[in-house]
Amino acid sequence: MTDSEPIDDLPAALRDRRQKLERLIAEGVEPYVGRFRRTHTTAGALALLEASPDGVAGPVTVAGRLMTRRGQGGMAFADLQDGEGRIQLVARRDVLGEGAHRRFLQLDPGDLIGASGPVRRTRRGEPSVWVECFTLLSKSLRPLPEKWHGLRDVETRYRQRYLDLIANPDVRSVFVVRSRVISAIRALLDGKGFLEVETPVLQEVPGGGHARPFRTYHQALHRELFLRIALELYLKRLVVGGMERVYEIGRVFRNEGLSPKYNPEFTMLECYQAYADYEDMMRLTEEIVVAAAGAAGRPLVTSYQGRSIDLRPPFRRARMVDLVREATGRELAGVELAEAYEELVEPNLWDPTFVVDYPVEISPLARRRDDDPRFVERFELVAVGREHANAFTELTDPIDQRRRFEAQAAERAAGDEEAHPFDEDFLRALEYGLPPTGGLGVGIDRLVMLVTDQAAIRDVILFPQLKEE
RNA sequence: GCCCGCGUAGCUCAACCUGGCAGAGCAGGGGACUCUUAAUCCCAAGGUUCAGGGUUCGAAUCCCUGCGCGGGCACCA
Repeated sequence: MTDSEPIDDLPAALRDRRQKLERLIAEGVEPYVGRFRRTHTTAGALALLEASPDGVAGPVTVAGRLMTRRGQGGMAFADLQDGEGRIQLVARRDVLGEGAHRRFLQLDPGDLIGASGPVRRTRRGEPSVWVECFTLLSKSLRPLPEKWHGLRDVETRYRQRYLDLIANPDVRSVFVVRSRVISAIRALLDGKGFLEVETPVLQEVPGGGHARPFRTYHQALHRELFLRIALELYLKRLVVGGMERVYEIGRVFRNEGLSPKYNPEFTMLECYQAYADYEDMMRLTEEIVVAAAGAAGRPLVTSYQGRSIDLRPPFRRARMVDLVREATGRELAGVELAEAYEELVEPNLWDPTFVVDYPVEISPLARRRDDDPRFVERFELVAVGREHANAFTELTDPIDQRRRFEAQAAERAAGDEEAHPFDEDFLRALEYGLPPTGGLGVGIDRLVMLVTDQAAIRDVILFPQLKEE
């Protein structure tokens, strides 16, 4: 949109508004004002009226986006939407005068305006600001999506999320809840003495998980770097350094395909607690889920996608071997066990379940069980057929850790691009001594999906990736 | 990466199967209306039918290629 763009080439709906803008400027109206003070939000104005004994309140000054307009001769109605809701505006010719009333009728849906007047119900009972004066704050040059059907086109919804937020109020509430869930988790962890930290996004060795990383390049260092796939190894370095309870909520990046359940960048919570083990992490996980549901205003016995679900702790615990035996009748171990579990069991676990006792082969950073070294002290929290959390008693033995890295390196050499990379610096940290530690990772996006009843991850991410590459 | 589906006015959708002047509602323009709230009524306007190529007297429609989006598969411990 520049001056050089010929207005005549624009679609009619846009051209008309552009001409309207030029007319306003010619009349001496500033169409983009620098500041405006409101006395009340729409919700505040409604509350004020609610509290008033005689049915009249104010006057108030509200501001927001004009959504619809209903002309009625000498009287006009409009709906004003702000960050907290909507309120009706009533504009009367005999109050505003001929000129102002005419200017009010010339406003377009989408325009941002401020309006002042008393708050009172109409005869039909609609709480309204009875406009005594109003100001155009920002002229809108594009028509809003259809007022009845809203914005449906999914591509536009995600690419122009601001339109989605204007036209589809439910979308806003999902992201409000997302923010509250994250705040609640921070409050929970802060209250337990955890320290929030930030660790590198650009890493030389993208460890802590099993995924293909994104590659990038640092010009000055002449060095290839990777975007992190997990937070784990840096947070454990901090525990070595004496930060006994740390957590980070941050974006991680995995170079994988897209689906309703996968976005290549997503938000992970990881926390590490010295002198705790994976049993402690289970209890912490339960607290986090309860806090998230509370922040979302959802009861613990609720539903997801039309199917009931019970989020009340304690969550069921089940050994992976037992689950696979139930599903297949077979007694499996190692990678075979994990593959059978993922294919046949995980998609069918609905109510929250701690799946425990993972094979050591697929858990290079977790401590072995004392009673059976083929398995590690690890769990994943599965609900609605998806993994929501992953935790273990951390491996603290640097000799064992080195062997595990070597085993992963062998797999990598054999062509497994996602095998865990060898991290010599992390080993050095372990050699100084990591206290017994429990660690937990939680997929924030999936947790938000669960407590907001959203089916697709891109509905809890404001600007989701739309196409691979 | 593979398979299937979709792409028409600013928005929501018809017309496509079975080729024959591209239509409606909302939004926008003009008019009427002082209690509407999907306001209503009258008038006029609005299109590179995703792009390119092909078949045909004639393509939104049939065919091919590309692009975009969705769904599924693969991948994702």
